[in-house]
Amino acid sequence: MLDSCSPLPTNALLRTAYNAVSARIFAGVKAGNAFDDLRPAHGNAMEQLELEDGLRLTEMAARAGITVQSMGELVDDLEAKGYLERRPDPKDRRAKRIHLTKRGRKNARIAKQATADVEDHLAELLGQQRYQQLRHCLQQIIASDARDDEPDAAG
Amino acid sequence: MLDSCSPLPTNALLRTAYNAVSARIFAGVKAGNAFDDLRPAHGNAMEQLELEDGLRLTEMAARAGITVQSMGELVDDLEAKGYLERRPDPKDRRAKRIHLTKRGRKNARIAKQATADVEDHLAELLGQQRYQQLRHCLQQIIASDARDDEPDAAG
DNA sequence: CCAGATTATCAGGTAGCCTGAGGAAGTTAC
DNA sequence: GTAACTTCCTCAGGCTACCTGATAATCTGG
Repeated sequence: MLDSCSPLPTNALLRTAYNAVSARIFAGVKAGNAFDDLRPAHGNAMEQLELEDGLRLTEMAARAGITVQSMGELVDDLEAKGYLERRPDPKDRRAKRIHLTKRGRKNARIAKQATADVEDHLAELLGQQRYQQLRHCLQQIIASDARDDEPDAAG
Repeated sequence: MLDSCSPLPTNALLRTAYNAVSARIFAGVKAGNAFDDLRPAHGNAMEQLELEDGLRLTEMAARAGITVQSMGELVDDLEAKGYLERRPDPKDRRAKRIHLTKRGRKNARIAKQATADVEDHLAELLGQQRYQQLRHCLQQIIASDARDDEPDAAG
């Protein structure tokens, strides 16, 4: 009913495609896990800890590009649900190190797998070559924008 | 700082690219207009009315894929700011027709132009062929997902 | 010890969505 | 013509995922 009236701007295509892909990943997590007390926003925190356990809140917030307070909320939530725990940093008594629990590690592994599965799905759907080209185009768009924002973001 | 540690999932690329493109469109609108009392979410309502003036709230919500109540809030906001107005439908006294004001029409025109400019920018950045392929891939992803959701969505 | 930065937390706010309830007006069946 | 259902809109309240501001505890440097 919607898409037959006018060509959608690329903008809208990106948004819709993102929603579709995200939903698919999220469904994969739930299917492999039945943990339906987690929401997409939690994924960011979980992923980071899987890559590097024992991070500080500040560090996690910086990596995710959100405020310390926002990340604090996510971590509160995840802690209450048993996915991770705060432990005092022995070397800095201001800080707390955030660690995955066993339950959290299991979930993180499943999430990673679900993401990988969806990547495979996309590669099959589009074919390897188009899939890689899609990724390349997206990266180009992102890079072009970053260049506009901060012309001397030396990396 | 983030993107140098591991290949981002396509998921994340889509999200970031969407944000980049949206921000660019939005910046274009503001540059041509200096109406900074509008936020991205309002764009959806405005675009629709530019294509077809005098729509009903219900219709607009359906097209945007959000609830009537949510669209109602956007319309409230836009009406308060003078971009559009509700007029009673003479043929159906339950309904109200939503019309762009002069100010609203001006804004909608600028928004449309900004969107078109960004499409041009993308086409230049990627080249016509890749640009078209990108759009095609995104549409394929979206279509694939829709098929999963509602296998017999007869149109 | 004091100044200033850093780490985390508490309190409160906003945008953009949502569900639920309900009134007014149109439509259909009898 | 009236009861029953549907459609269109609005009001009230709630949720997620963010935000800013303020504050307490701790570390670092002079």
